[in-house]
Amino acid sequence: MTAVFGEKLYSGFVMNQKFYDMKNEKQDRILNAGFKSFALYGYKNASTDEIIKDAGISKGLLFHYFESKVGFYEFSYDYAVRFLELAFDHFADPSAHSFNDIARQNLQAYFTVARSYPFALLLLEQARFENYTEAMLATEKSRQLYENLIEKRKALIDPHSVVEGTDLNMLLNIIDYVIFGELRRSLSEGSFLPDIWLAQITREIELLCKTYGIE
Amino acid sequence: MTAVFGEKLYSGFVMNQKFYDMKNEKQDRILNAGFKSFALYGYKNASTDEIIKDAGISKGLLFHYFESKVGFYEFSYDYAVRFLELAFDHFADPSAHSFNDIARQNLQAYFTVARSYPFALLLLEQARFENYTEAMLATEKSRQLYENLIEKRKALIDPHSVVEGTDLNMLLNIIDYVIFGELRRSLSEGSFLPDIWLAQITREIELLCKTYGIE
Amino acid sequence: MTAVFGEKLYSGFVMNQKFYDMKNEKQDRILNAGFKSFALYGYKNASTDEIIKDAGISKGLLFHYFESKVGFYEFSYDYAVRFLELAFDHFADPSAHSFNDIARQNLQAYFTVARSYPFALLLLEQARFENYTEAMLATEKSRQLYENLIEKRKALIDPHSVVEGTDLNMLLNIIDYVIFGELRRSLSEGSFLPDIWLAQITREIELLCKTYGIE
Amino acid sequence: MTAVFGEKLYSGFVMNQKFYDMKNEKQDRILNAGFKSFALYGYKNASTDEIIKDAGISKGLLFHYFESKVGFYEFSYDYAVRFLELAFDHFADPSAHSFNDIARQNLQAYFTVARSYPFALLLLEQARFENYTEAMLATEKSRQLYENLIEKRKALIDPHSVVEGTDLNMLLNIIDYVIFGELRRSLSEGSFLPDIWLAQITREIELLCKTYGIE
DNA sequence: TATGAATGAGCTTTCATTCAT
DNA sequence: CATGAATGAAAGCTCATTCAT
Repeated sequence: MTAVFGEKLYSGFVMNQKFYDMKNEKQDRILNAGFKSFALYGYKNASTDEIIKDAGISKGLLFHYFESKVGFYEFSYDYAVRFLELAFDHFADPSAHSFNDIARQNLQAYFTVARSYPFALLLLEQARFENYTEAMLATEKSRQLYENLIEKRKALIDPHSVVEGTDLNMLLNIIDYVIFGELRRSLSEGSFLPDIWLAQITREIELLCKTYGIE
Repeated sequence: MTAVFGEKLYSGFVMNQKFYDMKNEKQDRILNAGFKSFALYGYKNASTDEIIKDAGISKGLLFHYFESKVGFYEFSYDYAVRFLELAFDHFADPSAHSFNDIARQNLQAYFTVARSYPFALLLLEQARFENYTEAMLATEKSRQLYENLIEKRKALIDPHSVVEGTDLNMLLNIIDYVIFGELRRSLSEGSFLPDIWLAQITREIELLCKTYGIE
Repeated sequence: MTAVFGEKLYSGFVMNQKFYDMKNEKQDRILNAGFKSFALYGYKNASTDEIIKDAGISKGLLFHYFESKVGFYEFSYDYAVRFLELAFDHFADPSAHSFNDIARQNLQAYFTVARSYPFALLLLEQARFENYTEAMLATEKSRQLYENLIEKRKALIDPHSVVEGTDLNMLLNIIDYVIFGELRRSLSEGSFLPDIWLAQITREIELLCKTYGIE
Repeated sequence: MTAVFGEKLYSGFVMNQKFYDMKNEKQDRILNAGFKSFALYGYKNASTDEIIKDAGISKGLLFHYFESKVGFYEFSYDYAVRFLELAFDHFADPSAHSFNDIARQNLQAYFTVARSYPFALLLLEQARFENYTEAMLATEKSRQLYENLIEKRKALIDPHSVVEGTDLNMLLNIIDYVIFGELRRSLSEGSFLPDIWLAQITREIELLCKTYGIE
């Protein structure tokens, strides 16, 4: 794992101890390969061959660290959730409750995740539409965790910090669409650059907020 | 095809003439098997073995009617779209423009589709998240058709027929969520009954409308 | 069968009585379809679907007349041999023994066969290279018949009717090559016309004979 | 590869590197299985199941080394041609030009090939009659190579080394017939033994040569 | 730790043959 | 006599997983 949040993430994964004994750089290559294939193709269509090619490791090694494809899927998804959680925590400010503050913190967190793991956020989104039973079961708890995470973020916002009558839910949905839409587009095109993505969505969200009378 | 709309649907499928020469009951068994597997598992994960088992036909017969798995997928999806189109047309009333009228017609159309082909609507929804290239290409035109269909229905609604300030799009989204959410749930559980589903979503939508001041 | 040699051919095929009760034109369509597919693709690669399409009959009918694909192959091959035999007999002249006479009679016979059944001669040649056991076994006797036929024709030639020192066997081989080479070429190209083929090979053989001092 | 010619053959097959990393004994088992099935049954009729059974490997492994059945066919045929080429080169003697010398060298080369790969020569001969388009296209270049190889061997013979008036081509054809005829017979019967085959064809060719006044 | 050759159940698709009509 | 829908064994090929090195 990158050192962004120190070694905190480690504790959550007793099962995959071995994985963390690797060099961080290699860990990340493997994770990114998984994030990418699972996000783009879904669990079943993702091929272990492409994953190991992307990660630059051997077939055997993947199954040395993760006992099966579904095991790796579970690990990848869970890792993405927890990494996002850490990012949210990292930028959290207990005294901030306005829509603007929370939204800004969210952006910072997303940016942090996308910089280390470009496809991680996309996986979190795409997994909502996963339909392979085995994969759904394996990620059940982590998906719940993700949902709670998002709900908790929403709950932080003081409804009075936006113009009276604003549909907060809808506004947040639109913002999500902007964030993930731009991410998906640039990742598919192979043109993703974290800073440019951040600048782009910041601009779009600002425009959006202006429309809603938020500054 | 079911006799619901007479022989109208026929004309659209010149390519699969042979399929229409079968007894309707068998056609529907095959279609339903396809709708189910494709909707629940996506194109790639759907297995022809399960489809033919569900349809009660032999392996060879499926390929007698459709030249390939992707050909059958294309046919199934297209069939679902066109059947829904017919249903919309059937219940259309040129003089009706209020939110309530259009929504009620929509429900009647959905109900008609779901009664003949329980998984057809679910396929239309799930196909939005299809990520297997071959399958996406094969349904490109039909997916456009489906989108246009939905847009046309929305466009029929007179915005003044709802309380000032109501976000129509969001309201429609929520209603969709209710309709497809209940459908997915009961189909997954194997407990789907068209009439009960209709009653359930009607109740929920009515409640929803009351919240929005629509009666 | 064509009326070329009256009803003589009939007697040889007790097994396929039913086939001869069809109209001659239809018999010939079926035979030609078989000759073509078997000659061009060999036994195994020849597809019954293409055969019935060429013949303009249904799948069931083929298996009504011939109990299996290999049965039809056997029949086709045997028919070609016997038809050629009849043609040889038809043009035979007991008093003729010179190379020129026999070669001319051969040509007339080949022409007669090719006019009714363009691919029949090609089948006889190609079957030499058949390697599918079942097909080889089924045609064992007929292939022997064909060989004897050819040998008998060769034996008719008076060796003194050609210039001293001429290698008769080789000359006949070359002539065969010319005959079947031109046949194969034009049939493959779809440009076969019996009269043009006859004219072409006659010209070539004459040239050849001149080289050998035969006139 | 067998060590007969050291590692020379290797260089010609850049595409199938992986195959050459196997133990030679296994390589040869796979090659022999391919030579046998393709030679006896032709491309289409040859079954991968029989090939892997003969080779003692799994289905997956065949496709690990060769991307498709036709790819394996191409490789096998090409390998046979190049191996024969090496054998010709190995026994070549620049100073020898008499019919007897060249013929003897040919025999030695054929023997060398047949000892390592009994069915390889048969494949080279049978492939002349291959009629499956895909297989023909895949081996186009190698078949040209084979033809050139044979022509070059013929061209080496000094025409004056045989009795005046001898048809050299025909003589060589007959010899070929003897060589491949005996090979095919004993291989089909399952009784092939390289030494016995060599003895037999040597005897037959000697007799033949006597007939032609060659010693 | 790390490799990739090796496996075999599973996939989609083909095709000679059968049989109800 | 004639049809073509229907069958299912067998084909070529894929891919997650194992294991000797």
